[in-house]
Amino acid sequence: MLKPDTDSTGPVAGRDHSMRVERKSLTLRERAADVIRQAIIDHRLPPGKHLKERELCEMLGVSRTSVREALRHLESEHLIETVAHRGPVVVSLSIEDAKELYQVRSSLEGLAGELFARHATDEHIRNLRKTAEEMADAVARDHSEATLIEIIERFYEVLLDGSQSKVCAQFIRSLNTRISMFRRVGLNDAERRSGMMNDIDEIVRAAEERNAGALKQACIRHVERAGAIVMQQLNG
Amino acid sequence: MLKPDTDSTGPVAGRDHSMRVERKSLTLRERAADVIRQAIIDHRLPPGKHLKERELCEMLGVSRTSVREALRHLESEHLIETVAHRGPVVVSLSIEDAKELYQVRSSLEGLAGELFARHATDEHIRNLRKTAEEMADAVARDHSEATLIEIIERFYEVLLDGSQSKVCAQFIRSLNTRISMFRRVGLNDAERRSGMMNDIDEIVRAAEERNAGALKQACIRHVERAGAIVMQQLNG
DNA sequence: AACTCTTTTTTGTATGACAAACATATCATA
DNA sequence: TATGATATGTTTGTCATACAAAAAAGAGTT
Repeated sequence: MLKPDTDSTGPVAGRDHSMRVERKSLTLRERAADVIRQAIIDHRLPPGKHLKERELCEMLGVSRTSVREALRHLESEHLIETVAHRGPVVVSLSIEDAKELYQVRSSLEGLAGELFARHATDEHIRNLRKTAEEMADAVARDHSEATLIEIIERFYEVLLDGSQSKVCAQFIRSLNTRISMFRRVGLNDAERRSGMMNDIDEIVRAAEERNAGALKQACIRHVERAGAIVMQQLNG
Repeated sequence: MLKPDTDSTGPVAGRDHSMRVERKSLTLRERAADVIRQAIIDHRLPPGKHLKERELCEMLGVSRTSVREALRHLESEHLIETVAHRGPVVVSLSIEDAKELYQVRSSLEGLAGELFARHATDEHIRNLRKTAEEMADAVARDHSEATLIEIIERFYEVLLDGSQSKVCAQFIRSLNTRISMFRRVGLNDAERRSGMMNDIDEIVRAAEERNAGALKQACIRHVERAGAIVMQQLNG
């Protein structure tokens, strides 16, 4: 049931340094979309599940109007597929899809890296290192996968923020939403964690040198490796 | 006013060799979205224009329900921006946006090229050449910009089709929709047309050699040049 | 011109309605 | 039994209507 508007969905603390007042009283339909999206991402609404409007209405406590508008949104995010007169179905991703998603992500993150090297402020670079260190720390202390993922997400936000390309960031975020449908697998054994820290280290170093070519390659390789791990899990 | 359902939006002839029955009776909201999208692309609804729901309803002859669902779709395509309680506004693209869009497109089309070289069938390659020849022909006979654009679009469709990556194709199409908001400029003088034909030629040749690296670079360069032209127009 | 108050417009959301498409259960027949 | 036809119930697609809250536009005052 959606609560009035607790503004719990506010901007992530301390990332936006501008003075703009966040006009963020999300509409009901947006919050509905958020809730459904999250449910899809963590498989509470599993792939292939046929979503019925009435059920969603009850589940969310909002009217069909809002639910349907939310569904249109998720539809263009490719999280659901709608067949006329049959209603929306949670997408199921094939191995082939996973491969394609990672290929595209790799390409785009290469671009993001390149742009970061060229456009990021010194503060962005410091932030990148700081977040990388938090990550190393979390790995060293053997924190949970969830914690790690949260830090990784912050790392990417710094990267995207510093690359100063709204368009690039939009696309990568959209990709990541889709990818997170099967990213649940991957970061539990020590070897992989240290492999990842290697990648991250490479990225931070290239960033500090502002070496666009190197950073681009580091980002590409990082995604390729992450993709390879996921593909392996999906196959095995 | 939207007419019943003429199915004029059928599948492009002879590209799908599978036996699936195309289940394609578009819903009203989808057709509404199509009409609005096209109006935005060719500036009949100019950038910055504040869209009022009632006006759209009358203009399209459909109910608010359908219009609003269509708007949600255009919203996630980044063709309009909605501020709560103010309604949707047609996006206006800054020069910076244009630059970013072309950068991303360049990166993605590089990927598409690479994948084409690796995955396309021989028929795809033949089609690519055939379309390129039509293009050369249209240039030689000095056809209209509209004709040329139509052929170029077909060329891209072949490229995307052959690259066999649904995801990549989705993203590039989405980009192109946005870009076409200012692509109206660009292909009228002879020098540019011959420049473009050079690019195309390079692409076709690399494709025929199935040289992934070369094709990737050719695609990247092509988009970069196209972008440079647009940027020039926007600046001057 | 700048400010406040009022009126009008527009959006966000809910509800009820109904035809058409779909799914399911029921029954008839080869 | 398997097949096909029919009736029944669901769900979607679309519309109309309603109303509170937000925003815009006007009106009047200082």
